[in-house]
This record gives sequence, C-alpha cells and structure tokens, in this order.
Amino acid sequence: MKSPGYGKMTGRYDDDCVATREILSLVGDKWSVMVIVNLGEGPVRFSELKRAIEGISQRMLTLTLRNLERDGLLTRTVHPTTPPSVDYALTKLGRTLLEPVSVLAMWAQRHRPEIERSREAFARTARAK
Amino acid sequence: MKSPGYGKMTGRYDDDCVATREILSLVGDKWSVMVIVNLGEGPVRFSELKRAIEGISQRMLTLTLRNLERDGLLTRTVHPTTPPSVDYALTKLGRTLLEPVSVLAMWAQRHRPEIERSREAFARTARAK
DNA sequence: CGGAATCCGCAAAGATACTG
DNA sequence: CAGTATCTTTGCGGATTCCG
Repeated sequence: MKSPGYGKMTGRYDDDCVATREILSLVGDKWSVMVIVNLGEGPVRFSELKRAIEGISQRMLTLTLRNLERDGLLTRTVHPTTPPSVDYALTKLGRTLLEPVSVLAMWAQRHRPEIERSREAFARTARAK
Repeated sequence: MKSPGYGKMTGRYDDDCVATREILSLVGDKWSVMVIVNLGEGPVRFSELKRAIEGISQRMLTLTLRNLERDGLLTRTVHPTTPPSVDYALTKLGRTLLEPVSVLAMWAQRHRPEIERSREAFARTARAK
C-alpha cells in the first residue's frame, strides 16, 4: 500500500488518502457492490436489477447506476424498442474491480461469526450502552 | 424489509448479503480504514491518531474506535497514569483485514487516473446535468 | 489526556406520484 | 419500462461544553 503516516506528511500523501478514500467509499456504498456483483455475468436490465436487489428503491438504483457509470465502471445501453429497454454492463474497468471486492467479501463471510461473537460480548459489557 | 414469504429459498441468501454488506460498509466508512492503516505498525495513542488522521474530529475518532473495538478489530488499553493515556492496537482479526483492504486500496490507487478521466468525460455530457 | 453529552445543520435515503 | 420530480425523514458528522 503506502507507508502509513509515520514521518513527514507531504501534501501529496494527503491527496492520495482523500482520493483513495473516496474510491473506497464506493465499495462501502450500500448498493454499489450489489449492482456490480449482479452484473458479473453479463448485461442486466434495469427492472431485472431492481428485482434482483431486494430492498432497493427505484430512486437509489438509478442514482447508484448513475454514479457507477460516471466512474466508468459500467455502461448504459438504451434499446429503442417499445416499450424501451435499458441494460447495464460492466466495463473492463468494472470487471477488474470484481476480484478485489470478492476478496473482501470472502473476508467478511469468513470472519462474520467471529465479528458477531465479538459484538455480543461487547454488548454484555458496560461500555455497550 | 425482508422477503415477504416467497418460500424459504431466499432466507439464508438474503441474510448473508445483508451481513456481508454490513461488514463491507465498515471499509467504506469515512475513517475506519484510516484508523486501521495507522495501527498497522503497532499501538498508537488516541491523541497520536487524532494528529495523524487529518480532518477527523474528536467525536468521530471516538465513535470509529468504539465501533472497531466492538467488532473485535482492535483493543483499547488504558494506562492509569496521570494524565491517563489510552492506546489502541489491532487484534489478530484486525491484522487479517489489513491485507484485503490494501488490495482494494491498491486497486483504487492504480485506477484513480482512469476514474477521474471518466468523471471528467461524464461531466462534459448532457447526462451530467 | 481522553473522552461523554448535547445541540444542530445538512445531505443522503425513503416514499410517493407523475412522465416519455 | 425506465426513469424524473418532489417532499419528508433520517441520521451522519461538526462544534461546543463539561468531566474524571
């Protein structure tokens, strides 16, 4: 990665931090990863995504897709049929994100029991409040 | 909401998704990764963290540390000196997160120029609004 | 020094209704 | 079908104050 903030803080170090954090927040976004994973095997239509991602609102799906399109992670293709259909597909860049994200997702899966146990234990201490 | 009774096939799948997303959101958290990275080389005191992580408020540092402690990613140690000093250190679990996170951070670093170019291009289209 | 408690603004997220 | 527009609500996060 980068050397942690140990010695001198250069301006560029901070810039990198901010920019990196901004990109990381995309992964922590409530819906982005869901969308990306759902596009992992090929193009998917708007309504399919909405059905696949349980709990997402129309609005949030639109916004999430718009952000991912803006960042160049997916493409939006309109088919001028009646009624119109629009499908979304990962770009090459988007597909390269698939792997790092799944590494992290696997970490989450693997350590989930441990984390939940920790939470329960923490809840039993006075500090939980 | 949860699945409104479409059979039992979705129950566990949804649970996994929600739980995984919850853990992933920790990575997307504005400050968590910064804290984790700063603890990568050993215990650090509260005030050192506050100075090292530029822009973080006392409150948010406290909250972030509390959450990470709750999840078992770091430990909090109080030294009963006067004035008191408290230091934080990654747990074993916390250290295992260091690697997947840096994979993702490296992805972010590497593709940042590409993403920023995409954003600029997007801003020049009408869709940018 | 390392917090906890309180207040508050603002932006993000949800619900609803309407449209090309 | 695939959105947009609008309104309301939630809750993150900053600033400030107080305490052991």
